[in-house]
Amino acid sequence: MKLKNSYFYTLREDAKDEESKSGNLLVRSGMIKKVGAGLYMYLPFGLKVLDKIRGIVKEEMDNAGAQELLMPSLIPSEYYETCGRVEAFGKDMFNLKDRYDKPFVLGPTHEELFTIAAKAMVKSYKDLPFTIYQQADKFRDEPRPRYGLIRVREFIMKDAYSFDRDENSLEESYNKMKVAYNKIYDRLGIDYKIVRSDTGAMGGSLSEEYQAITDIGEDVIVLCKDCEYASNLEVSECITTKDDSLEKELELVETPHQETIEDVCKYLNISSQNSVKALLMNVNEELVIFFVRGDRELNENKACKLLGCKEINFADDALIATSNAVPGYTGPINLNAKIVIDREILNMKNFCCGGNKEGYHYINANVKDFKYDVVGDIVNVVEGDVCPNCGGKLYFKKGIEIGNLFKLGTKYAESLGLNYLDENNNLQTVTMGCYGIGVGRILASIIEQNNDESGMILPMSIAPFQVSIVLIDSKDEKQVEVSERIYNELKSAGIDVLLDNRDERPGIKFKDMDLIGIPFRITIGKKVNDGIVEIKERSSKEFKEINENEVVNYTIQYVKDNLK
RNA sequence: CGAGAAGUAGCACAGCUUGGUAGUGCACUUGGUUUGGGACCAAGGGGUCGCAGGUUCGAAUCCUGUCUUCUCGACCA
Repeated sequence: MKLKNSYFYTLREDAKDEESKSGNLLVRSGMIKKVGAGLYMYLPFGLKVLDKIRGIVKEEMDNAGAQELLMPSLIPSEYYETCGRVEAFGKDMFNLKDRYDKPFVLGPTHEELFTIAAKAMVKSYKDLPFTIYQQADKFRDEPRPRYGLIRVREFIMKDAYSFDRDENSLEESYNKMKVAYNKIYDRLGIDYKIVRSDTGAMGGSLSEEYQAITDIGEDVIVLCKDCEYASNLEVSECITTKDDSLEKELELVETPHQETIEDVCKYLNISSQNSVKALLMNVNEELVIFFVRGDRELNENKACKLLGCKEINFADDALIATSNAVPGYTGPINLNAKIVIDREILNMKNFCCGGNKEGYHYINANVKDFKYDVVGDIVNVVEGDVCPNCGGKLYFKKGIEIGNLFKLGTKYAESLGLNYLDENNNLQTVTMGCYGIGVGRILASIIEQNNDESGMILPMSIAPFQVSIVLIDSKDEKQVEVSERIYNELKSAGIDVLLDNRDERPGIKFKDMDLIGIPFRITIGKKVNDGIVEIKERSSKEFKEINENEVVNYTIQYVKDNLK
């Protein structure tokens, strides 16, 4: 493509309404433009990059034997009612009505329609397994869109669904997808981790996430210094060691006006690791009091699973009044409410906890001193905790979820009646898996991971162009002639090349080519009269001079070497 | 949804406290000088000051309401 008379602009200054690096660079490079919170237009250069990402995804999905199809985004609500997902999604789903007042939604995900598509063709075990997918828009009414393309309300997602006769067969389909995913993310040049995660509103058993490691990530990834352990904080198991000290005598001590755990520990001169704090919560309108080690956080996700509830909120005063709990001084001893303790407490000795009496705490409390209703792993791990896999030390990184793999099981197939006849003429339920990739998030993540003060540094596989040619003086006949010739030769060799033939000063052209991240640049200037042109990699500061007769072959080889 | 900030030319901003002809830089147009990392000089074009009410002789400026965007939180496959 030639730049003169094409749709292309860049901005010199940061956009004031984009805080993230990637959002800013995407806007400044003229690749995207904001339409509203979490809504963007993809302009020609942005779409070109997006198409390259989609192309890689499609290639690897097809290679893995999946078949592409396309679902509508506008879907009658009834499809989502069948599996109870109107409730599961709640306000996250865009609802609208047609002229006859019939309710519709903009699809936030497509399990139901894919199941119905499968139902149309599956009759016998001979029809299984297979995997189908699409790359299409998803809509979610996010409470707070942010970080450019990372959390948006309309986004392109590749979603694939596998259909198998049983768990064993699903295992194979799942692994095939995992192999394809690894290839995709490797080709895209992303720094990522595969982590264990929660199955959340999707339902199902096993789930793994692909997390792009970046500082603006919204998920906390738990990693081990000594092994390959990787897990989302939401589900990361908390391992603790037993304290073998002798149990001391329980003692009630005065702690006037010490209502936070930090204050109490400071006042009594003990470590917060040797204290137990109470969280007074509302679970289905019942007061439930959770006890965790003083310096730990309750993991709501784990707690919900343990209790089999959907959400946990703080209890209000009326609910607290149904017990003898004294906020600020709540402890498990002689407490008349439902008590859930973190299993770590079983390993603790001689700890401090609330006295259930204004201004008093117990010290030297032990598990034998109180009763509890439920025990389980209900806290977040912290850095330095023990790795559940190898016993090493855990540390954290932040990540952006750019893909996931779910073993769905039979949840949707059962609700929607997706069955097949086995060899013995018995009706069986199909077992499903689902596999997502956030295409826009990939773009944002790559930019978050690859940028410098001049702009984005894109990998050959997705840069809007593989090579740029900067024509220094568009009025110099020799320079024009050589740059046109090199451009045409590269183009006919299948290189995606951009010729900057605008009537601009060289500095502007260099800045723009750097900003949009084109990995390789050829500069045609005065020295072309001596048969010399200049080449430069975006990722390096060095310039090289090369004979104009060699530059085409050199460039073709360079592109080949850098294209995964 | 709670807390905070912001909305003035295509972009980034000043002006508002103390009401009185709407400004600066970049971008754009024309002419000239330049020409290897966002040039310089000169002359121009471009605005319902987010929107709606109110106060006032007079509102970008003061008051009320409302919409939008961003940040932190809540929330989140």
